Amino acid sequence: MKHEDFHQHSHHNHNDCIDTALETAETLCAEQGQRLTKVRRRALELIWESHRPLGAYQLLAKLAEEGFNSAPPTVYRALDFLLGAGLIHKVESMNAYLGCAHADKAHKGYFLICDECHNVMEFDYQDIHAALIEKAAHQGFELRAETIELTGLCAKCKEKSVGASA
Amino acid sequence: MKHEDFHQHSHHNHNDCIDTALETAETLCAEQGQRLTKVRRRALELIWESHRPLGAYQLLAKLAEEGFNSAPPTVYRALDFLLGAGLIHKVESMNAYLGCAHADKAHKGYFLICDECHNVMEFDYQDIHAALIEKAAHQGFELRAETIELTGLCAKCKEKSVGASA
DNA sequence: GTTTTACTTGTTATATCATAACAAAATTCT
DNA sequence: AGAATTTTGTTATGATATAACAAGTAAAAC
Ligand SMILES: [Zn+2]
Ligand SMILES: [Zn+2]
Ligand SMILES: [Zn+2]
Ligand SMILES: [Zn+2]
Repeated sequence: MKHEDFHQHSHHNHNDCIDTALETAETLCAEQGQRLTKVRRRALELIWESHRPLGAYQLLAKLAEEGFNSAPPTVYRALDFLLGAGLIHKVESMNAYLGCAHADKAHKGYFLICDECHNVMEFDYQDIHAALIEKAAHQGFELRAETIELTGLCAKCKEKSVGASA
Repeated sequence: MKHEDFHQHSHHNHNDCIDTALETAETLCAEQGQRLTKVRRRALELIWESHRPLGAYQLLAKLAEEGFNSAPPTVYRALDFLLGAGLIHKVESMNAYLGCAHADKAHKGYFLICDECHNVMEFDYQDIHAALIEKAAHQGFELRAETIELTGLCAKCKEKSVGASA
């Protein structure tokens, strides 16, 4: 079972996801001589707890509740750190941030975003990645980063809408 | 010569691009019983004149200079109309708007964005579109919209940087 | 183990992007 | 002309993000 399919399933113990993600984060930061400070660690945890993309100010509010400083730079600094370390992704079309379950492998974040329930699934697609690099190179363009965000209707919501109209 | 290659070439007469785009816009709106009013038309023209993605407030400033109302809703309404008619695209990762040279054909906007010069090239890639639809469908996901924004170094800027280091 | 250095956080202010709500005007339809 | 629809004007506010500089903290050098 792939992680994305796993996440689609509603009854998994999401705490395991969080624990794994945090452990990976600790390891990666240690390896790279980066400091996963309290606020950065807690920000990452909160992003994972939400289980769907979290806006910067939503995150800031949660941090503030816990006694962290409540000014915007606090949260944007934490987000910048986590983005830089590859521990989270930004979903550009939502201005929101999402934990990455494959932070240990450098990769681009490709997303399926449901218009209805706003769940986001990250997917990995090497074929498309290769095709994009080639396509860009063909125009003399050196690819550095990709924003691939697909919106539509997820399997669950599609079922529901069929049920409703029947 | 494809349009995107054409646009990469610095000596083309961009006025022709603008004229063509505006004619297409007139035709499309007429066909669909949509009204390309003064402010909408001028907004489209200004977006094309900039020749790279234009922010909403940059556009608003230009419109205001010409005597149009200078409050944000003016520009966002024009942008909404133009987006809805498929005459422009929004580049999500830049929060900026770009004229579409293929407004007559329904399509998704795929972009190559240069980190250095901030020029944006729209490209068309049916192979990728098909692969994405299939990939999404495979997970039970019904695809409605795509945000495909690739950043990196364009051919020109790559040349320059090679020249500088030599 | 104290000084130096680099990094991290606090704080205030401001920039940038976008929409809500309702009134007035213009256009189209009957 | 009168009614309905669409577009625009206007004021206010919400949402997202960064600049700039001071204060604190941890790591490195000595
Ligand atoms: Zn990821
Ligand atoms: Zn859904
Ligand atoms: Zn286009
Ligand atoms: Zn360039």
